[in-house]
Order: sequence, then structure tokens, then C-alpha cells
Amino acid sequence: MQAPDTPLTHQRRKDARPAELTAAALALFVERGFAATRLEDVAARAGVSKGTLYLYFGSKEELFKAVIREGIVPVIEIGEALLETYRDDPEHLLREIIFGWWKMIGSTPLGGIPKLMIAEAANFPEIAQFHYDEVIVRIRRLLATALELGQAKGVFRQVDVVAQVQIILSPLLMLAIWGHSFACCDRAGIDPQRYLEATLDLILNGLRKPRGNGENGDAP
Amino acid sequence: MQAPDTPLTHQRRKDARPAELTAAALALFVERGFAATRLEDVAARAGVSKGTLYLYFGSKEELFKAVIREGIVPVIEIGEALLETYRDDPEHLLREIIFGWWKMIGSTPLGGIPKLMIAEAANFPEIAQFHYDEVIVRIRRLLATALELGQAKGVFRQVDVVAQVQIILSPLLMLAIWGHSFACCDRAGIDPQRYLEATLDLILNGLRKPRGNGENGDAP
DNA sequence: AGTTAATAACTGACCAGTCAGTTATTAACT
DNA sequence: AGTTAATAACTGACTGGTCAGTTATTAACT
Repeated sequence: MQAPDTPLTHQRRKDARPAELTAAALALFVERGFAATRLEDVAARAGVSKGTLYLYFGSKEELFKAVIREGIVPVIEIGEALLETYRDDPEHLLREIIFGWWKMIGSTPLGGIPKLMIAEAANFPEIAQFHYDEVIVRIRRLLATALELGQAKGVFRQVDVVAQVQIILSPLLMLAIWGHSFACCDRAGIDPQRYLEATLDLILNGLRKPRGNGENGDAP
Repeated sequence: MQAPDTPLTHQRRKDARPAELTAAALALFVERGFAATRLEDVAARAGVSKGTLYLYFGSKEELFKAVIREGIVPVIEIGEALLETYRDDPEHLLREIIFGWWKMIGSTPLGGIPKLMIAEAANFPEIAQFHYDEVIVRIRRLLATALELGQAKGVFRQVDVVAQVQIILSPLLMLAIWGHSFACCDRAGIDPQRYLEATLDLILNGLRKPRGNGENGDAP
């Protein structure tokens, strides 16, 4: 009546624990918020006792810091690499950034981080500053470069790049946020692919020079 | 050494209390989140003791419900009235909706509600549903009407209206959310007027028919 | 004097963080 | 190979502080 090879408890897996704990914490922090999340629930979700959690993280806030630190930062580098690959085609670059973001961040558990960080930024200014410096600023810089590239190539109009970068990011962030907030209310919510396609449609038509090329205006 | 005409305590102002309490609660819920907000702090901010709060609201959750119920809903009606006023000029209508939203909601304490509702939607599905039905759906409908009006008039291209409505709302919501989250990190954050102007710029250029009119492409 | 708004002291549930004890793994020594 | 000692991962009951919600009392107004 018992499988001795896989005891449910007292397994010793020092290496795997931290990542399993931060994954569990991310999921619960995103869903409930930092204050409303019980560490006992985090531990249970990671298949471990509360005491074990404290072997790896000194406090609830330390756990939060770890979640944010190891979260999006590694993925950003991949995004920045796109710049080199598509340097000669700004419209294609923009498309790759947007759909790449969805594939690597938005549609993964990391997609909860925007909601989490927005909710907790005022309570944890240090962590917010880190996320701002290491994620937000870098994504903005990447997008700004894409826009400036397009302007230099004469594909895009002259626009307020600083403002447009933030504006263009908004629909992406809101898509991710939505999935972790009102998605349940929004029965038959819109398909992400369709939403992103429409986003790209608005952005490209909004940025392109008014008379540049012939093909334009596609009906849905 | 004391002003007997204005005692700081034991003032009897039954009528004014509820609104003062919900205003205090809105501010603190937005800043800290529901769970991390202490009712003692809410009461103190409203110049009242915790016991008094319970004379007017049965529980912390009731207080939250009241905050959301009396929050944005009344302002929505004003927005919907714009439709009649600017029915014949869709671009102008869009501009009025966007800047009206900023003036009546985004730049006021109500501007915190998007952050608050996003953070708490999963914890309070009922309240989320109410806000979704009474605020989100109605704002979307207003914007959708504006777009369809523009298409009918031949000013706007044929676009995926359902998607575009959500996309267009995103930069507005993010502007409000930003002010209550990362604004502190973002020293010298962008001016809201400039941001909204750029938003309208992208949207109108993105929606307009490619060859419709002569004047286009303004440099910042 | 009676009524009601407001207060402040109080209670009890909850949860972050601790620690004494348990179990698995490794090492040492036959 | 088998026994035992030592270590390190893990557990869960416990504690102390915090805070939502209650209540006995006080102050204001009629």
C-alpha cells in the first residue's frame, strides 16, 4: 500500500527547491497579492513545509525579491538580441518584439509580473526600482531604438519617441494584466493573437509615413 | 490653550462620514492594496475612530464594495453624454473622450481605481464583475460607437473594432496605473498632457483612411 | 431624561517566523 | 557487506504580534 521509492515527504532536493519555491510564490503572489498570500500555501504548492521555505529564504520579502530578480531579467537579453537580427527591417523588428514578448513573457507565468509589480510597487520601493531599472527601462530602450531605426530609414514618421514607446507598450502590458484580473468576468475574452495582430495594425498604420507606399488599408 | 468651538473629537456628522470614509479608504486601498490596508488607518485618515467606521460599514469588504460602487459609475454617464454632443465629428469625439477621461477620472483620486480593481479582481470576483459590467463594458461601448461612427462617416478605416477599443483604452489605463505605481521610480516622468496628445496622434493616424485628407504628419 | 453619534478598550483569529525533533544521506570503521 | 556515527534536509507544532471586528462607555444634541 506504499511506494517506497517516491515518499511524498522528506525528499531531499536542495538544488531544486529554490526554483520550485519561487515558481509557487510567483503564482500565488500574482493571483492574491503579496500581503494576502500565506507562506504556508506557497510551501504547500511547492510540495514542502513552511520550515523548509525558511531554509532557503530569510523572510517573505526576501522570497518576493527573489521572484522578481530571477523573473524577467534573463528574457530581456533575448529581446535585445532581436535588434541585431532585424536591424534592416524596422516593421519586422517591431513585429518580432511584440510577438516574441508574448511568447516568452506574456503567455508564460512571467506574464503575471506586471500585475504583481504594479500592485506592490508602492509597498516595496526598492524592488520596484530594481524592476524599473532592469526591465522597464531596457524594454523601453529596445522599442525606442526600433522606432528611431524606422525613422532613420524613412519608414516611420517623426513622432514623440519617448511618449510613443510607453504608448506602444501599454496594450501589451494590459493584455498580460487582463489575463490575471478581469479575464474571468470577460467570458469569451478576445484571442491574444487577434489582439496582438490588431495592435500591430494600429501601431504600424499610426507610425508609417502618410504616403510612403502603395499597399495599405486591409479589412479584417 | 483650546478652541472649544472645534473639538477634534466626538463631532457628530452622520451625513458626511460615509463619503469621508470611502474617500480615505480609496486612497489607502489604492496605495497599499486591500489586505495591507488597516482599517484603523482608514478611520484615522477620515478623522474618526475605528468603531465609528463600523457604524457605517458592516465589514472591510463592505467598505471596499462601497468604494467601487460610488466611484466611477456616476462619471460614466457624463462620458456617454459626449456621444450626442459630438456625433457629427468622430475625431473630435475621440479627443473629448480621452481628455475628458483624464480630467474627470485619470487625474482625480478615481484614477487609482484601475490599479486597485486589477490587483483585487481575483480576490473579489463579485466586485470585479460589478466594475466590469458597470464601468469597463460601458466605456468600451462608448469608444466602439465612436469608432463605428467614424467608419460610417468614412473618416476611419475598417478595423477590428472589438480589439481596437481595448487597445485604445490601454494607454489611458496605463497612464493612471503608472501614477500609482512606478511614478516614484520614474523621476521626471512624462507630462500627462504630452502623453495623451501623443496617444491621440498615434490613434488618429492609425485609424484614418490612408489617403482621405491632405493635412497629415505633424512633427513634434 | 432620552436618544444617538462617537470613542477606546477589548477579544480572538490568523499568520510570519522559530525551533526541537525526525528522516534521509553520507562517511567511517569494522 | 554490514553496522554505526555524523551531518544535512526537512517537518510541524508553537509563539508573539497584528488587526478585523465587538462592546462598554462617554459626549453631544433634542
